[in-house]
Amino acid sequence: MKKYPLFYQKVWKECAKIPSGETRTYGWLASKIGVPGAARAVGTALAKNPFAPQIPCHRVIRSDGGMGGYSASGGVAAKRRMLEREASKNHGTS
DNA sequence: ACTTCGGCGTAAA
DNA sequence: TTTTACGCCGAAG
Repeated sequence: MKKYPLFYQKVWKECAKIPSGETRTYGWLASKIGVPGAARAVGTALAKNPFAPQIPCHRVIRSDGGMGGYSASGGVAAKRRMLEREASKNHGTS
C-alpha cells in the first residue's frame, strides 16, 4: 500500500463524483479541489492515478471540450469512446 | 486557427 | 535539501 499525496486523492475523489454522461473540465475540478489554476497538476494526478481504468477520469475534459491526452488504456481513442457511450446511455437510445 | 508563455504540484536528479 | 523537468492544461498573442 503506497502513500499518495493528498492532492492526488482529492483529484480522484472529485473525479469519482462526476455523474455518468456528464463531463467536467480540469480547471473546474481544480477549483473544486481548492487550487484553481492547477489544472495541469490535476491532470498529473489523474495520470498517476493507480485506478486508471477504474476512476472516471475519462469524464474529465479540457476547457476546449477536447480530451488532451489519456495515459490509461486505449489513449484518447478509448476516452472518447467511453464518453460517447455514457452520453448515449444517458439518452436511453442505443 | 495556430503558436507561445505561464502557473501548480509531483517525481526525479 | 534545492533545483530541474514533466504532465490528460489554460489563457493570451
